[in-house]
Amino acid sequence: MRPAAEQVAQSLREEILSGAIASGARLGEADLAGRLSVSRTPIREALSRLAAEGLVEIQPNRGARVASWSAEHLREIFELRLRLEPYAVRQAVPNLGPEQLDELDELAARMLRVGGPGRNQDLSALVELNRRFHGLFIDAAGSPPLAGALRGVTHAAVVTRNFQDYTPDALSRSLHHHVEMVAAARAGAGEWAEAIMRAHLYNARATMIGGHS
Amino acid sequence: MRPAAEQVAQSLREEILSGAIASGARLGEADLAGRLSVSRTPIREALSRLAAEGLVEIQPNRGARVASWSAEHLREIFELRLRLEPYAVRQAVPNLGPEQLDELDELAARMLRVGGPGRNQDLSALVELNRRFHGLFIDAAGSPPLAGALRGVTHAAVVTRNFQDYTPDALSRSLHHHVEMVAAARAGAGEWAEAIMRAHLYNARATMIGGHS
DNA sequence: CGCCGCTCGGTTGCATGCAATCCTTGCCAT
DNA sequence: ATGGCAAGGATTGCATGCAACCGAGCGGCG
Repeated sequence: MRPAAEQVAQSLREEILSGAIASGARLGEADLAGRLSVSRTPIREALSRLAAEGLVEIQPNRGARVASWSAEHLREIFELRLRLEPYAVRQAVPNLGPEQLDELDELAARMLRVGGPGRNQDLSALVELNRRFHGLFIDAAGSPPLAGALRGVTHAAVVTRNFQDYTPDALSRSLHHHVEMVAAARAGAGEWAEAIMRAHLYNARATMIGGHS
Repeated sequence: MRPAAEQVAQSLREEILSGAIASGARLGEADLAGRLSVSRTPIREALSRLAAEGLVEIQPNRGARVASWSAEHLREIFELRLRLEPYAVRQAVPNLGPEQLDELDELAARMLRVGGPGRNQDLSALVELNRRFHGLFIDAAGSPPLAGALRGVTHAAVVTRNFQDYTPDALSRSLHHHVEMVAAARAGAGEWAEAIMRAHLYNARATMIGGHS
């Protein structure tokens, strides 16, 4: 069996990212310990890690809450992503092997399917697919410091459950950005992929906080 | 009395940054618990936090070691800093009050004194002063996400005990960069400060990993 | 009637004991 | 002699119990 703290962290991560635990909700150690059938020690360990990832906020002697972001924070986060993530994509392109390109293809295609208009549209599924898509590029960049700097920051857009707010047009653009990004990666054109990522982020920022710088 | 875990984290931080604990050294929980007269629990807590800051690396079931960086990592870290820290400085300049400007002046002046050539040159003192100088700008930028992304990354250059490697010329440039940065900040010229910070980082990178991109 | 202080319930923080895992060293077989 | 392996020691990971701290609600005082 795997380390318990890791299990707990993974469970909480999924529950937070999927929205099963509301943003700002209180995370009592005793509660979680009972719910997940472990002692409070690995709970504390897990909360500590999640705090490092920026998913929860810990106030001394006052427990942990699911992190919540203000509009101002979101603006700052996009400013960061715009400075780092296009660069990460450019670095990642030469490192992508065939199997990773296939996986990116798969992810982009599935996002097109579940995100496209129609009755089988499933915006909540998009969250996880999108996370894996961006995460794959970030990991492929092969820079632990870069990955560390970005990891805490990509979660924010997820927790705020962004896809609900996209206009149909903006959502369509976003999904096709993914496809184009994979095409650029397959062509080995790092700068092309970088440019698309930049557009992708501007598009996202515009829908989440309203356009202008 | 303050929370014990925080005390432990602070102690270890200072010992690591000052070089009292060598880079790559093993950090046994029982050892530290005995040395700092607390139980292993706050030790684990502190190590976890320091790992989040990037100062130590924890391998499951194999304990914690002081982080060490390869030349490749250093290159990546400077790539990150070049993308974030000049921006942070520009954002910080409008937020700097008189007392903070005075503190920056003080720090820059003291660095000139202890870093200047002569028998009272004290390179190890530079480490802490430099850390506070850069940290003050980062905090003043007023963006928690930005601060979080940078915090793990500014430590690296410190732990590698960089000032030893500076040529006298490069060190002199670096110290005067600080002074000029404060002058720019006092003039309210964010873009000037940003430009100097960029030069400052290029200068540092050149001495640490040898120039070219 | 309003404000301050106090007690009390609940939660976090810390210490300690035990179980699981890993590294080492010595032995045996090839 | 060398490679594999197993037992021992040491260290990390987890559970549990106790102490310190925080917040809420009530009573007393101005």
